[in-house]
Amino acid sequence: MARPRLFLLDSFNLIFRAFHARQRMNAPPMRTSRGTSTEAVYIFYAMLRRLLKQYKPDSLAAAFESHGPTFRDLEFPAYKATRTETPPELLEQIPVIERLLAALRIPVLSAPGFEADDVIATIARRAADAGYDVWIISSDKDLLQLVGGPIAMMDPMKQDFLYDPDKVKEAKGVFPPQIPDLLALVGDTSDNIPGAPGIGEKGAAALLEQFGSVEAAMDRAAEVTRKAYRESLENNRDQIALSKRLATVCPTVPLDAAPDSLTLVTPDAAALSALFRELEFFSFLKEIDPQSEPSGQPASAPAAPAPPPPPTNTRVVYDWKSHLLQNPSWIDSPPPEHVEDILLYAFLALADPSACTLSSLTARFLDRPMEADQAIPHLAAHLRPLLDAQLRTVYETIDLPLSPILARMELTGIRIDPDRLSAISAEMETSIARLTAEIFALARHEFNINSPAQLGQVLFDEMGIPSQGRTGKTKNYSTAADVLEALAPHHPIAQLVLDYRQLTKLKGTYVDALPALLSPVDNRLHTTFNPAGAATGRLSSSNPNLQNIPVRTAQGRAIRAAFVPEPGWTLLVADYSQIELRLLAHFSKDPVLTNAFRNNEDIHTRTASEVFGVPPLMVTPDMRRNAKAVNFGIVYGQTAFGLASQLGIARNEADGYIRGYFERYAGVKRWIDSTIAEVRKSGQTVTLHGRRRPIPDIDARNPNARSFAERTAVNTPLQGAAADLIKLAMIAIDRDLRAQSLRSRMLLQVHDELVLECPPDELAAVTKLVKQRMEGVAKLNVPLLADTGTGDNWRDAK
DNA sequence: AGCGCCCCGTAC
DNA sequence: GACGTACGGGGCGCTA
Repeated sequence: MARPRLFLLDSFNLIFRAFHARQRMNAPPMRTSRGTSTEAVYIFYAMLRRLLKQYKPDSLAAAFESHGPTFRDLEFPAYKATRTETPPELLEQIPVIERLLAALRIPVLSAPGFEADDVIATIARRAADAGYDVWIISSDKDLLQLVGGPIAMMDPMKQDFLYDPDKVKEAKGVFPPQIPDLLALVGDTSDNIPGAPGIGEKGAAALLEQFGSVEAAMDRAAEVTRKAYRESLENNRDQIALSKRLATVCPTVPLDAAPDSLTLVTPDAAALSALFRELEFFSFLKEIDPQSEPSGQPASAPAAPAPPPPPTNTRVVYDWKSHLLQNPSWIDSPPPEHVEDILLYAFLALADPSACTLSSLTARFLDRPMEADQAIPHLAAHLRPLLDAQLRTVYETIDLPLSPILARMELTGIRIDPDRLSAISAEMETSIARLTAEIFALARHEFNINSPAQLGQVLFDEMGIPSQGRTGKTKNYSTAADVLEALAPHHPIAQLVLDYRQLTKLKGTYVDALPALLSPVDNRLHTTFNPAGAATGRLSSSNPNLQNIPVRTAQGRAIRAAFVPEPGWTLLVADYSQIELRLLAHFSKDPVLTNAFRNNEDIHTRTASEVFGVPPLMVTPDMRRNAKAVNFGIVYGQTAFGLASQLGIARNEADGYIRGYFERYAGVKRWIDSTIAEVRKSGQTVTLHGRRRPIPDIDARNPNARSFAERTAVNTPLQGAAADLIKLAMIAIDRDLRAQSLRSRMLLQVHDELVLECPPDELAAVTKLVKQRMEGVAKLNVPLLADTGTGDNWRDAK
């Protein structure tokens, strides 16, 4: 018969690590409606529950520190003196965790004067002798000294890494019995164990390899060739001996717990549901007691029928990426369950970011309001059938595998140079003050330049400048940039306002805003990528939005220059060249466009040559500029009116360009028409990878709404395919980086661009890898091209 | 004071 | 009304 298996939890260690992992993430505090902190209890139970389900131990006990001083404090008063105070909101949850364990009928072990480590050592030895396999559940390296024979240690903070003696040697450089010797030399800042100054992990492991123990190393210090080590060993004998005593666990704690008394038994169901109710853990409550109604629900409310259960071994969540961020130990290898992310389900099924919030989904699919924990499985049951095989494939191969990648990118963050930004801020401040004074002088009084209403009144009523009419619902004069640009040659105040606007925009949105968002933990900027943020399948970025960092003007680019790599590393930028126009060539099969890309021509020059009827070499910069606007306009479904106002030309001239374009690129015209016709038939677009977007207004009576729908119908397949291609490239790149254990890391995605930071020894290989993965992500009728650049900041890397 | 809409401007 | 997809800042009016 197999040996029974005993799990010993290093309870406070686990709670403390998980609690701080959440804090590092700036995860919002979990509280009940009455304001009691509950996250430590939640984290602890969630971990315990997972361990029980996943590993099904026969026995389990939770070890805790005792209150009051331990024998180590008596020997060394400074022991653990460097520990920061345990946060009170964590401390106050410990008694609740003890109540939880009582309700679970799990024995709690502790002994006055001893630490949890000693208790664990004692029980582990005793149980091993009694015929148990023992797994110590902890992330405290001290306990590795116990590993060997039937005793193993598993670290849930490191993806349930399981240590046997060989793994300990691999990880620490020594075998388990030498762990106290290792700590005696290296010291342990978290426990304030001094160790031997000047000797680090590598050195200590090498010394122990040579001498076997610290005692032997000290006695034979004369044989040590490295001077710093030799002197440290000779001069710190007492300190090293003390360190070893502190780091050695005591396996003989007086405890009357027999291993056979630790067998798992059924929980006290009544006590457990009462506790979950009190803590408002409704999903756990429902799990242990499916009949229960969350308190606070009116008793008369009809019980919602239980949703059909998802496939077994499935985790149902709203936003798997948050989940990963809240459990950083899962990011590299998440729990081996299938994940149903109803945010991604909803996004794939509905293709409407505003419809994908929990409250919107609840209102849409459920007949009454519910707590999130309760609503999620019901929503999964509604959304699951909305995914056909194609959408299911997008989910399995694109959106879900992207989640941990986005989580890692968010967690990593990007470094910025705050000094550079504050210098820019000061310069801008001066310029804004000067512009303000000049504007007030021309206006002959002060006013709020930021207010379009006040500005319009000054320019058009008081100064008598001819206006372009009023805009929108507020009936204000338009003071938009294009209006002011038209006025600027004749009215100096217009240019001043444009300059003022640019500077205040850059200063307010970026220069002053970004440093305020730096994480106090690592001094880096951590954005949030929303996988369901754009209807086409693009990502969006917020808090801060790092997808709209300026690039157009020199002053804007100065802001980009403040985005820098890890010191000594290099930023790598890779961006797809003309990906949407290449996709247009692919879809339309237009021969001119296709040939242009196959021959790697400059596409705007080629378009100018076609539209203006001159050889490419005769294309002037102005012609190219106009052709570029036409190319962009095609992707967006631009009208002659739009193109005219964009280029500041007459409408009929713009109309001529567009006609000319469609004459030369007749295949594009046919594709646009047939795409709109398809959408009119089916009411939706389907992108290259099977992502769908309903376009209900394609049949709208209102011509504006209908035209808008038609432009959306044309743009979505292009933008959507590009979005999926770069997501697939990210998945491939991430897989490579991890498979090759590279330290380079992806930091940002800006729709057709990836930003990575690379250590110098990896830069060349990673540049090549990224380019290959981006270009090779799909086989189209035209080649995909990714340009790469490197530099010491984001501006210079482009 | 907080919320939401509007205008405007930044990115791809 | 007029070019697709986003996010965000400031103004300003509404509600409290």
